[in-house]
Amino acid sequence: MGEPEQVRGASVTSRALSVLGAFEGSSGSLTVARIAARAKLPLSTTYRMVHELEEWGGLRKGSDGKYQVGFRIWELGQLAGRRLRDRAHPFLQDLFDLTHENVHLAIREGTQSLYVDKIYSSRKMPQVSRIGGRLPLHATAVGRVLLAAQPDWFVDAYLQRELEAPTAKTVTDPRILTQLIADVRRDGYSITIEQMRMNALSVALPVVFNGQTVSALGLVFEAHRYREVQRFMPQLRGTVDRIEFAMAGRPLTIGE
Amino acid sequence: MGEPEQVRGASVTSRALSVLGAFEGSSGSLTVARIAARAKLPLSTTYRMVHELEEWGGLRKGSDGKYQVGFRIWELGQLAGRRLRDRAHPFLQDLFDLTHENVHLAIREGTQSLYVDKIYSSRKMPQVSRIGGRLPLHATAVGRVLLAAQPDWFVDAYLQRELEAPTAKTVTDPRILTQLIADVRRDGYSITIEQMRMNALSVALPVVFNGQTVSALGLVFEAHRYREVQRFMPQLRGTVDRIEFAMAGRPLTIGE
DNA sequence: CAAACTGTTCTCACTCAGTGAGAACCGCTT
DNA sequence: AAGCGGTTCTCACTGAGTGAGAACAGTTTG
Repeated sequence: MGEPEQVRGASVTSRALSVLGAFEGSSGSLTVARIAARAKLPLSTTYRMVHELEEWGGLRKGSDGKYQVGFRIWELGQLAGRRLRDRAHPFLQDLFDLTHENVHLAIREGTQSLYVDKIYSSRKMPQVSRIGGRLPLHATAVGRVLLAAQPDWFVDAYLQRELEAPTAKTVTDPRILTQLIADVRRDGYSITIEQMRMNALSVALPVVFNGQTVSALGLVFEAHRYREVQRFMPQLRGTVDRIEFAMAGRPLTIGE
Repeated sequence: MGEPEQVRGASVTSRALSVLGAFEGSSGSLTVARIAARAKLPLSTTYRMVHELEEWGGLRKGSDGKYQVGFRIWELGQLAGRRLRDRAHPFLQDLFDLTHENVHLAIREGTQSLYVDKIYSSRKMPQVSRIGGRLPLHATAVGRVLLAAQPDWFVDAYLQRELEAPTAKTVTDPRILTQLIADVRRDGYSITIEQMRMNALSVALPVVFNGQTVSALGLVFEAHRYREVQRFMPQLRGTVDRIEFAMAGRPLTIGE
């Protein structure tokens, strides 16, 4: 009939999670009605859910009556992937001190790279990637490093799909990309020029732990400065070494 | 009988949230059995919940079979208080570049300060506060600034309780603290010495938006360098000004 | 200023999804 | 081979969740 949508088998928990999921994408604040629409739930159900989540601290009602994600979720989120983020962070900061270029650390989540940490100052605000943000795997240096770490069947399947082209220069031809991925595997690093944004260049290296590429460390700066890549490479290499060493060690910080 | 515990009126949603809440405090990974114990839920119920959360991406099963908070929660959390964190961050980094001392930004959550951002490198690892961590309001400079912004009834109620003393020097006498809070209100800043950790000094200023203290900006360094406070003060002041200005403006970054 | 919207809050009888005791199972240690 | 700590799954019972809809509130419109 065209309107069952949020069909059946929807467990209470999944409904509650749908409410939270409604905030993904369209950030900022939402009215109960809009949450209901995005979560594809009846208004009264949404209303109840929202209140329960609010009471718990998962949602927060703004002064305008709209709801936002609450700090309790944020706090909980800080526990995710803590080992990697905690161990890596100080060295990312060291690298920034050295280079004063945008530094980032990303992991793979499905078919995208997820930016888990990022260092930047007010001089060079990030343009496309943000902490907690996602970008496609084929159009950034960190993405290609993460893609290159996957088995062939994954890479092939990834490249088989319709690939987005954020700039006019973005490579989307599967055959060329296959070659580029092979290069990344051989060289142990990736350099992309104007693939995600014009006038931007990025370099990235894999961070390996227990024989697995767990994340990618990258640097982004203006494309015309491509000659400086060689200057940054040893610093990137050194940073990765330190992160990998720190990952292996026992905890140094307080609390677990 | 002595064993009702997780009595009644427990909604399904609240149970699911209890499962997530089980990860608060004892970070790292938990077995299903331990989650059940912490959440005070029957094992089979917990089992079901955990699976549903895992499927959604809220929990992640590690290679050791234990569960951890998943990145989906982390991503969601990035939406909480985004305005403040996004606008303030670049200026915190600028301040760090200038001073190379630990910089932090905290908000008040209940009777504690919650550290929402923090800049540090490998040279000076944070000792007590961590991003996503909480500390009492009376024992840090940021905490006192946040406390001073509250109405008298709140301050009085807060000071009436049993106050923890992390160091031998921590002031817990309500009368002295009342005076110190008055000083903070008069001066517009707070300086605490060895209140949270020996050999540590912290300075903090309030960040005001729409006439409300929304957070506190702080700097921490070694107690014996207390003379340098005056050197840092104008830099702190300038950073706060820039944050407040940025908070007022329209979004500069992508995606509202 | 009434009518038409858009959104919020709440009620209530029905019923289906959630429940949790318990059994089976799986690796370990001793 | 018995014990232990953990996981996974089943199933009959029932009360918690459901959602249509009514009442209400605020704001836009002709």
